[in-house]
Amino acid sequence: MTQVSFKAQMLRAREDAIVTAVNRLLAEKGFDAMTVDAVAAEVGIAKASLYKHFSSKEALAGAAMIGVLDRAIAQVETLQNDASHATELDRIKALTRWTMQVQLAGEMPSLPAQNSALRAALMANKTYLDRLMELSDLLGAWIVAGQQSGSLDPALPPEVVLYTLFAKACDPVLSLLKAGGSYTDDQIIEMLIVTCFDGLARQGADAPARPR
Amino acid sequence: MTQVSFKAQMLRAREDAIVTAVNRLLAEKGFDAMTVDAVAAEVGIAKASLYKHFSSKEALAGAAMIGVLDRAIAQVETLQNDASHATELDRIKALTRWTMQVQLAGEMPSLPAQNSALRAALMANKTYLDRLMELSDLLGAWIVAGQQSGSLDPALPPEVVLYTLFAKACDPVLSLLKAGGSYTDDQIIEMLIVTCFDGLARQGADAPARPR
DNA sequence: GTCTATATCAAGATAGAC
DNA sequence: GTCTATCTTGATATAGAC
Repeated sequence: MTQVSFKAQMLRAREDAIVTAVNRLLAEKGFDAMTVDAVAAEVGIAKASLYKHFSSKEALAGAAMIGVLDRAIAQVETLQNDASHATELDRIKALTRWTMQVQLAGEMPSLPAQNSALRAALMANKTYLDRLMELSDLLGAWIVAGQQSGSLDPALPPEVVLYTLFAKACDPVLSLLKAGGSYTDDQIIEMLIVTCFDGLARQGADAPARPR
Repeated sequence: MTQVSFKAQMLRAREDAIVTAVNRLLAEKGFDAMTVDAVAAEVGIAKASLYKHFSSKEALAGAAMIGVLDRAIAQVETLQNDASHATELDRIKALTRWTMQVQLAGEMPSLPAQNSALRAALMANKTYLDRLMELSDLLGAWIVAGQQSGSLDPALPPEVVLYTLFAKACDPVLSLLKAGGSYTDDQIIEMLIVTCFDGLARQGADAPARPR
């Protein structure tokens, strides 16, 4: 019994190591530029061994995406129980900060929006879809509550807010500013929080008739 | 003389046809998924003939990018002379709308942020860099003026505003909403204008101490 | 389940005739 | 400058021994 459990633990540890390597390489190079050879090299095993664990390159990417979705869901649940965030807007901002921190840490896998083989594989991955739905539901509830309590713009369809938040996870502005080197990570994050939630216009400069 | 001029015109027309095909394929599939074979097929010539006009796949992408930058610069100049836009914010919004219309029309080439071979080729392309700089300067002047006249948030570094506007040209939220099918193109554009310039938060919901 | 070695193939680029 | 045919390479995936 312990023997079986030990072997299962080893298997799990190995697959975790693979997913971690995939995650890092996806963040650094993106899906297309990531090669299975590089994954194998980083894990320190032969490429053929990789294919005993995951059936394709797309499956590797799917496992990495599930991992980051799990982390995000855990973060949502942590923030849910954190009394220091008074409004839904505070919680959503905190989650967005976390997302950008992950990105700056080089741990946010980036997938091309247009690769159809990858897209097809993800849409066939039940676990991935399940996690994506779970996170969307959690966030959707925050968004609706925030709109009702008046901290989020109620004129926007929740869908639009949700997509905008997801898009922040791969915002190219972040890496551009990081590459520029003029600002610290925290400064970059706070500026992008402002542009995301308050916009580029000066508050009050437009929509002057809007009720307060 | 006329014979030479005629041949030059033919050459120009052919290269325009190539760039148009490249632009469309880059918008539809992205750089990595676009094959040189597909470009040749769409233009209706042999692949080897393509290489008589452009030395590499990266050069093709560079030509397409120059084309879209030229269109953007022309649009800026049109808006510059348009009296119906009172403030810089109005002009910047109009340009952003135009950018999103190009995207929805399937004419915005999309390049991966992380392909290093492509990036190296673009950074070595003098014409591309020249146009990019020209557009950045034009927009930068609008941004600074907008901040001084109070229509744009003066607390943001102009660089951050500029990058944010460039990023709108490949905003994945646009294609997500388009794919959803629930909104017209105009509705999508107007919602994204709101999120970009006014943010997701309800106006006045945060930064309560901000002077008006 | 891990390895070495290899099959297979897609795609960028070129040779050489016209 | 256009074509057909071919070269070359890099990368996914697999065969088969241990």
